[in-house]
Amino acid sequence: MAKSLKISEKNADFFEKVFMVVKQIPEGRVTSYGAIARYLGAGRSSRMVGWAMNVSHKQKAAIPAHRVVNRVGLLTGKNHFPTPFAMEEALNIEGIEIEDDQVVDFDNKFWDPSRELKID
DNA sequence: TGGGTGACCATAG
DNA sequence: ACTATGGCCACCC
Repeated sequence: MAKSLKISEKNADFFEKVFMVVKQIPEGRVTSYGAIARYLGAGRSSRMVGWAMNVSHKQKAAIPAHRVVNRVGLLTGKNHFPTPFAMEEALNIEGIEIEDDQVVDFDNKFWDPSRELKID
């Protein structure tokens, strides 16, 4: 279970970029940890993106972490939200249906930052 | 210092 | 199709 979750200065830069991308995710769309990692040039270190989400709750700016799922559209991070229902509900509000902890019509809702987001 | 863990992903058998 | 394994790299004990 997560406990202290402190951020080293070195990673702060990476986390910041992750948050930036996540904040750009349009409503009603979702993306995956790996997609973000690739977009940031982090290669296969998609776990770090997950870790970034883990610490995102302590950021001042609201991070729509509920729009980030794993590569098959599974809500793997739901257990890390305040309540296990928060993620699913937030997505539901945005018009994304969840069935058995999975995003319905994931392929259509998927938003690839490296393809649709241009670097500022 | 070193081993285990993790909101993951890709590849191999 | 499914399981196993390696890679990734920061964090914790």
